Amino acid sequence: MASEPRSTVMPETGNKERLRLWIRLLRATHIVESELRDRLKREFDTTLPRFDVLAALYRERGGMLMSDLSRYLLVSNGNVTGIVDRLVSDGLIVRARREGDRRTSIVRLTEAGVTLFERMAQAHENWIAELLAGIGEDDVQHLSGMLRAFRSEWELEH
Amino acid sequence: MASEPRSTVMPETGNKERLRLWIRLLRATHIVESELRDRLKREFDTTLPRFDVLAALYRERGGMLMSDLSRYLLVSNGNVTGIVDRLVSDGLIVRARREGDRRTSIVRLTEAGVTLFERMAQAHENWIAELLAGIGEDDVQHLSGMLRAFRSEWELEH
DNA sequence: CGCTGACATTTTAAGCTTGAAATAGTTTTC
DNA sequence: GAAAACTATTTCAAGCTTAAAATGTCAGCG
Repeated sequence: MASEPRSTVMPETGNKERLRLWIRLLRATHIVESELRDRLKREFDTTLPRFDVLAALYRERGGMLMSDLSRYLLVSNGNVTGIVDRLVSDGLIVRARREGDRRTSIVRLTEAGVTLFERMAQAHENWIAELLAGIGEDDVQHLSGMLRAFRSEWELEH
Repeated sequence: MASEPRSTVMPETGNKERLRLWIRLLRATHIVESELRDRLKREFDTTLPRFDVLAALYRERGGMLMSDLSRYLLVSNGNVTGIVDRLVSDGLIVRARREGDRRTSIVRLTEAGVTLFERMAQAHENWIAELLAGIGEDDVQHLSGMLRAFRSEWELEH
């Protein structure tokens, strides 16, 4: 490991290193993501955004508001509308009107949705295990902890 | 740090941990990416894909083929066409016909493109430094090395 | 020369994504 | 209880993204 000399008067230490880290992080996730996209398409004829919505609804079996969904998935409101529309017309989820507040509608998996998602989730977990197999057990723990910290820090500030 | 008992007969060790790591990785990059998107929009009225294309062309000042560009950026061929079209009509890059092979065209930054990109790159570097400030110097090195390894492994296999 | 196959790029159709505007319903305030 | 403010969702326009088909070009071979 080559290491650069550490000047005690260097301002903005590690800017370049953080930039490089970011670029590598982006590339790695991009690689894995597009492999997942491929496999979801080939094996289940579906897409990553659809999978993400189903996964969120599987976690919250009682259903979610559209706004919960978009907040949880970190995507815009309008985005979710389209994906949900398509999943509804495929019979995987339903929109239920809600008593008391007619603005909101609760979105929930159907039986078919649950069944299909369970198959996909199992495959997905195996794919991830395979694709991330190169990362050692210790690194997995270390990294995972780091990223959890990163996220909670972010959420504190925002 | 709670650690789970390590059975010597447990198959597929760490599947769930790797899945969790993947989800956290995705969330972290998503958070940073959308912050970058926002700032690029606000400060430079541009988008991340445009920035990525400019960055690639800045690295390869002599210009790149469309296919080089899409391979380097890990996106489809047709995708690059659209982004390049728009950058050309904004005067930031040019398509130069090439002697000897009329199939290919070399894409290169214009003066205006270089100037603008240098401003954006400086801001971008600072944003990254700020957004990743929570990651300690040692972790940056460690992670960066891991990701480099991940990528070269991937490229060996593909 | 004229075919064939490979290559570089663009086009197309469908879906994803965003931010902003529009719609509709609810709550607050006076 | 009407007006104003707020909330949840959809619609819209523009751009991004992909995979697959179409176009145009080159290189080799008989």
